[in-house]
Amino acid sequence: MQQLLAQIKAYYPISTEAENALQDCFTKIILSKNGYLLTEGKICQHLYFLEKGSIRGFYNLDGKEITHWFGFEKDFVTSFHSFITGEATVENIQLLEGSILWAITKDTLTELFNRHHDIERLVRIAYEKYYIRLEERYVNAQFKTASERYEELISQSPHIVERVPLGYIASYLGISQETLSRIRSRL
Amino acid sequence: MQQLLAQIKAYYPISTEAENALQDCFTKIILSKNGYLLTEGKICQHLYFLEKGSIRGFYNLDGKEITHWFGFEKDFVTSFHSFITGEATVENIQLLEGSILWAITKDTLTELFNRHHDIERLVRIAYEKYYIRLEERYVNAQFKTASERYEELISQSPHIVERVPLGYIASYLGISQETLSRIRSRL
DNA sequence: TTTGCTTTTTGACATAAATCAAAAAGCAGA
DNA sequence: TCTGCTTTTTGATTTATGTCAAAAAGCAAA
Repeated sequence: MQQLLAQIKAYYPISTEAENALQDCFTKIILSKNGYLLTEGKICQHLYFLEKGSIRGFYNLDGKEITHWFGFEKDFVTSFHSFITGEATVENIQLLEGSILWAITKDTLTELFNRHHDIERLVRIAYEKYYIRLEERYVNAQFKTASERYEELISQSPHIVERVPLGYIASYLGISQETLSRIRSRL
Repeated sequence: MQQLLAQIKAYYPISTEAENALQDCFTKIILSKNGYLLTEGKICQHLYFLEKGSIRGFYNLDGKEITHWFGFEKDFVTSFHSFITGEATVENIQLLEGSILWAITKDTLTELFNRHHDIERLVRIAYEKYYIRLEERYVNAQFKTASERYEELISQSPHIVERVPLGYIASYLGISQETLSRIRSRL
């Protein structure tokens, strides 16, 4: 919980009342390796803060799993699309390691927005940061060869390369596992 | 200006005071075909609303132009990254047709946030929508073949295919112009 | 209609990456 | 240490797409 509050305040300074209100609204969750936080077809009602562990989001396309993001310590994670729109998600969220998370529901968050202007501002700023990360990722995806994309990943997100199995990274980069293995042996 | 206000209210209902405040803060801009709204290296201080015309954002990678978004009537456009972070942009924004735009500066917008809670909420919601669009685009980019990506573009954004020169669409899809031409002749 | 410029198409060839299949390496539990 | 399971690597082949070059088509102004 300390880590959660520290991370929140790093995004945007908030009042003590807002801080106290937030403390009461998060619930602790402990999950084990390979467990699912969310599966395809469900409506995602929660935003999660990942205190410890790692996690991935993936969806199925033509019978193949496409990993499209990873989460690590101090990240806020959710099925953004479903959480925002209230539609059923196409996404699965799976633990890569045993993990500790804190959860808040969308309804609770909406109530907080109404009571605390500074929490709404915090979230607006958090969205900006999320948006920029996704955009950077998108730009990276335009690198011509798979090899360039992988090298870019190593320099920009070494923690992913270090902590995530090769197969998931290949799916994240949009290439086959065999190709990634060959790229790696060449470097 | 009517179109701008109508579009804003379609995102999120705001008070009459907020609406009046907004009216005073936008400046009209008229630009001709192929002109630039923003070039690489500048700091982007404005958010624009596109009343009429079309526009693209692109950056240079290894001496090649990568088009990464298009804007049309009723879109808000800017170099998001630079606008949010205050860093110099890597992006160029170019008019595809003669266009009419409305501009607001970041400083003015920040002042509005402080004076009108509902404008901050409007922007938070606008960010959510932007994020979702970028995410959908990203998911589309993972489609296996260039041909699938193009067909997906036709069904999801037919206006792009109708109004934008082939070369820019190819760059947007991350394929060569020749490949897109061949794909099109096959369909 | 002719001219000149831009955009799109076509052709020949080179190459990156996918696929299918199997071997090797890594690793946890008995 | 051996066993069985998972992950990674290697090999052979096929396919999609890039690149370079040139022709064709489209289009606006004289």
